[in-house]
Amino acid sequence: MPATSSDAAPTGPRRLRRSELPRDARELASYLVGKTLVHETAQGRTSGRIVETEAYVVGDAAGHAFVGETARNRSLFLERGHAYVYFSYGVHWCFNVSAETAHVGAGVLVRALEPLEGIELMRARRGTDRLVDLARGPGRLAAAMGIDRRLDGVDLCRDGPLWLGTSQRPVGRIGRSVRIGITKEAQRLLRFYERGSVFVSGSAVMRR
DNA sequence: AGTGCGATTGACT
DNA sequence: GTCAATCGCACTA
Repeated sequence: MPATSSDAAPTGPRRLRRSELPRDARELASYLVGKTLVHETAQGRTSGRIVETEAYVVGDAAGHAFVGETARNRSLFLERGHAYVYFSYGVHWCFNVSAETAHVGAGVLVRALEPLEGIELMRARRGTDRLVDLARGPGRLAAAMGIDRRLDGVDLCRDGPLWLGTSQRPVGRIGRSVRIGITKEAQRLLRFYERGSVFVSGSAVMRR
């Protein structure tokens, strides 16, 4: 068991209310850096500090919502604060937070976490020991947190196993860059990350 | 019904 | 640095 279980830490994160979340995808992406992501399962509880996000804004050709609402992307059209989980490259799951109001498609991809709780469980799920690699990158993050299709569409702001929590310590300076791995709208500065964090994905220059 | 490719990762030269 | 893995989706016809 990790030393940071909830009974040892009287002041754990508090679940964020929907009213606290900025509606705008870009503002939400920046806001989420430093916040906590928590998943409670029968296997145990895992949590991490969000250190990297990307905004996929309204009308964004790089966003999954661009083609209009479909069976796959319907969660992006839910009111802000819902999970959109999609299957990437036939291999990995990726976790997003829906943004904007209902029926408007936009969201924030959560790309990397600094592991906080349940680190041994994360290691078991990921099959690696390296702390910095447990949730560095969206596919790894979902694997470490045990996030898959079952969580697509869940409300992160109501009682449930997956939720967003308050920041556990002050947020460092937030850097901004182009988004990773896209070809459309590639010049837009819609990636946000905690500067200097070793838990941010990409090359070293992307962490500065 | 068939096709092309993607908001990735890990293994390999 | 390059590249295969592996699937579902959106699009064409």
